[in-house]
Amino acid sequence: MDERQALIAFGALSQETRLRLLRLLVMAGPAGIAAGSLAEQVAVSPSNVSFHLKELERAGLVSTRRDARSIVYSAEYDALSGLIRFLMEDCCSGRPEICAPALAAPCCQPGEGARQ
Amino acid sequence: MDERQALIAFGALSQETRLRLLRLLVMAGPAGIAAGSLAEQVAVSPSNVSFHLKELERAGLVSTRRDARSIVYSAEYDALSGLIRFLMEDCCSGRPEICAPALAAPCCQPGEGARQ
DNA sequence: TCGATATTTCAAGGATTATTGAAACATGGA
DNA sequence: TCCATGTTTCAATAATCCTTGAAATATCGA
Repeated sequence: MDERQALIAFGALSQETRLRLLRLLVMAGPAGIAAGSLAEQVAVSPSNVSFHLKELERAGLVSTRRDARSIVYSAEYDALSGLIRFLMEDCCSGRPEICAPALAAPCCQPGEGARQ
Repeated sequence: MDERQALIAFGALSQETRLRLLRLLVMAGPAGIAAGSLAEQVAVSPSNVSFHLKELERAGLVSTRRDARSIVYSAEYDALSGLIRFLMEDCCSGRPEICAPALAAPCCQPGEGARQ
């Protein structure tokens, strides 16, 4: 994840509808979710969801595939981890002792469940 | 870090000048850097730097103190770690096996140095 | 108090981003 | 082929964000 891509990704995450879309896709896993279903779940018009999904795609955070009439979106886990690493490097750069403790909190444990 | 604050923080990080400012402040540590010095280092006008610093402050990512005529900014490490955790929870929610490996890469090691 | 320094605030303008609804495109089934 | 379905694209408007320079505020030293 280079800086240019990180800037775009941060912008993508700074909008409520997009954050909700990404959460749904992360939880859905590789199976993904069709655009129409996403529009229903976030209660936003199809064209507006399409706009936001394109922004997430530009940020590299989601990818698409066609399945019959539907277009199925799925989260790009590598991009998300890349973004986390980008943030960690900025946070820890030169001062690992300060942010490391906060990261020691339990995370990435199976069964932890999602934030609502 | 709640969702509302995370949205603001992502927005704050999605702008190049602000990301540069934050990096400088992270590297500077608790000593912080005065506004004027920051303006010089990022080569932006004082009033523009002030605008961006206020945005970082609104996001909770920096704090200020007055030192004589200067106003000294410093990074809020807790907010930064909180944002990282927010992202990790979204990323790993329900699917820890997917993003955990990426986070196992070496980070937070003393002497790792900053990204340029 | 006065002037110099350090920074912020404000208003105006330009640039980008978000929302909306209509139209276009692609797919699959009758 | 024709129609229904699922999705995107487009144009227009609204909203938000960024930049700029001038004016205001606060501090310090003479």
